[in-house]
Amino acid sequence: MNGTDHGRQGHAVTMRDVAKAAGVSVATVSHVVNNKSGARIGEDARRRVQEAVVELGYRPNALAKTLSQGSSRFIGLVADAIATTPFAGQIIHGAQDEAWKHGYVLLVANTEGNPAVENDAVTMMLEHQVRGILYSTWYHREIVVPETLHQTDTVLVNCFADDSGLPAVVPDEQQGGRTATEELLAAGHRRIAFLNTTTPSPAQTGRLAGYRAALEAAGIAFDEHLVQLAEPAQEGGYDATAQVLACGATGVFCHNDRVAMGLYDGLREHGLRIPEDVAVVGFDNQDVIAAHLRPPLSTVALPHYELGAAGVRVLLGLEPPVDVLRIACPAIRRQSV
Amino acid sequence: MNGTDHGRQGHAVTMRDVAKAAGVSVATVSHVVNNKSGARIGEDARRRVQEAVVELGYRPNALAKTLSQGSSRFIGLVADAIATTPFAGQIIHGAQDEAWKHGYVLLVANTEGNPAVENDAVTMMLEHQVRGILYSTWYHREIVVPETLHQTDTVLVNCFADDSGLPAVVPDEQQGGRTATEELLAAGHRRIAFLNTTTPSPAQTGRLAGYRAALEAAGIAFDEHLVQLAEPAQEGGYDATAQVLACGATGVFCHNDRVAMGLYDGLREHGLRIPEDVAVVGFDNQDVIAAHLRPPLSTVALPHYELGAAGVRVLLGLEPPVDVLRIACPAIRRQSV
DNA sequence: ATGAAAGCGCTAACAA
DNA sequence: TTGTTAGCGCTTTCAT
Repeated sequence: MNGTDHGRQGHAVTMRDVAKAAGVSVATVSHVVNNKSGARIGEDARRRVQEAVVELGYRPNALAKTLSQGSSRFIGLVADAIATTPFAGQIIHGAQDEAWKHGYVLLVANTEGNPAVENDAVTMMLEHQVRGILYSTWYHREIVVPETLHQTDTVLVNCFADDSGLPAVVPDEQQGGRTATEELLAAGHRRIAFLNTTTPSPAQTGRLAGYRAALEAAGIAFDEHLVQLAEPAQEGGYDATAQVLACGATGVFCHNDRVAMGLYDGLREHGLRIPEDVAVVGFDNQDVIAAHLRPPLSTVALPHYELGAAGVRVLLGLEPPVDVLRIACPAIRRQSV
Repeated sequence: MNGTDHGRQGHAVTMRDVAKAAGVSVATVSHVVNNKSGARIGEDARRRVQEAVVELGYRPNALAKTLSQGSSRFIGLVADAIATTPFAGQIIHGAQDEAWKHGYVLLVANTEGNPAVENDAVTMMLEHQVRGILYSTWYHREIVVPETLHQTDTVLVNCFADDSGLPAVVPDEQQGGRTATEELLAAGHRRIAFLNTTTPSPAQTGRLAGYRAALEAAGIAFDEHLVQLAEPAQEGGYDATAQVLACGATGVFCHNDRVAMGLYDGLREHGLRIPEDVAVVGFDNQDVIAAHLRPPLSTVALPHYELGAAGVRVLLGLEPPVDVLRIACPAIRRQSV
């Protein structure tokens, strides 16, 4: 209804209105509103403007501003799976915090991996004059870059495309694998199994390399019988229980938390206790699981938040330029080791 | 560089460029680009324009367009927890699909529940002239509406504020509770426990009401010993195992999937099989858990996607106006019943 | 059927 | 210190 129509639909208050009310020109209003340094404004003109601003409930029109400035304050973020895991959400969160910090706002589009939607999303962003685009995936992988992405500055987040010439920000899988293994090593384990994923991926090779590196650094010979493969979900971990046990490991590094969850079930069926009989470490730090298993799972976190934040930093040129920026995966200690 | 500087940084192609190239006026270009009905354009002028468009790689400037039209094509979505659960992601997904369908794009802001951030987010959206705002929470609850939200059209998604006058779209908890119970009833169970949450909430009361309604409809007397309380997480379900067993139930409806997961553990420790000895149904349909427990969990889904979609529909006035729109929670059958 | 021109709300020289 | 003015890219009457 009516009354204080604070800016609502009914014709917005513009700078002109403020100028009129304050008895100054729009240029003056612009200057005080934006706190332009190098603009000498009389104390009292400034005051009058400020008063008029609150009085009228003036709110700058960001669109008009970017139009006249030429450069926009948008950063586009296209994600392939906002809806299915919390991972993309963390990337968004990190990207947004960092973007805001620099006066940018995020335009996000969820494509669920559909190339047509992806194209629409990029087009939409381009039409909105985004400063650049963050193209992200929910799990670390190599991608082929959609052609349209080359029409603006883009940085790949949690994915990469080797000779695309596009900068990428990804988790440091190798360091992560090494960290996970070291958790077990530190607890005194010498015979450590690695339940790796069956899926070829940077995670598969990187974590394995990290596992080997940790072993080597600890002076333990690599034993190929200790690395086994499992589908990267609960079922995989559960099904692998017998083999894991068969190789005589006292600690097992699981490719991810879900596999660890499955393994928990398997171990329990064998009457084994965690960590007394077998120590387990996961990967991902997927909260719903890791923090609430019995016992709570020690794991290594995927730095999604940081990935998003670093992504905008490289987009904005705030990060020393490199082809691929690797972000560390920190250990999260709970009670399974 | 051969002429294909497709848009990139270097001065974007504008309508003027297209007009010049096609030998027509910008007005004409505008008309053909927007396919304006009621604009008589000569067959061949139209063709020349279209050619020039692709030739130059013209891309409309959405910001300039909204500025001149007055109305923007943005819908703001503020969420309190994109980063922690996949729930918010599904709301975003639904909202975005529906928004796009109507030519709108989503401006999303993640506040992680921080009121200051929330305020900034709304301000930012207002400055971007959003058509309206969807204010969403990751779990269904009553909220107090941030003052700023009244400055534009807003609809509450997955939350409500009784006398705020704002329309709300929420899951139909009661129907959901009834559905869950009916799954057990249909499998022949007569003595059904309800492991409700300890947290006062629409879910707590709504699902309980649904449980009672289902029982009543089946001609089964309500027995208060059958409803027990548990913290809404794995630990809660696990800890409640003994009491649940003590009341002689053959089927149990858990307040959510996480509780069900904990109960699985407890039941297993008692040497009980699911569903042979005890049938279990959850709520939420949280994929990481429900689909991968052993046996996979039958549950009731929270309609997050639909919540988001319906939210934009009511915002756009495409839905018959009601104070609160309740969205159904469908049963998801797996193997725990 | 097509074009000229006046805005949309704001910024940025440049004057005054 | 402050005001004038010319755009930014596009839409939209209103002429022609």
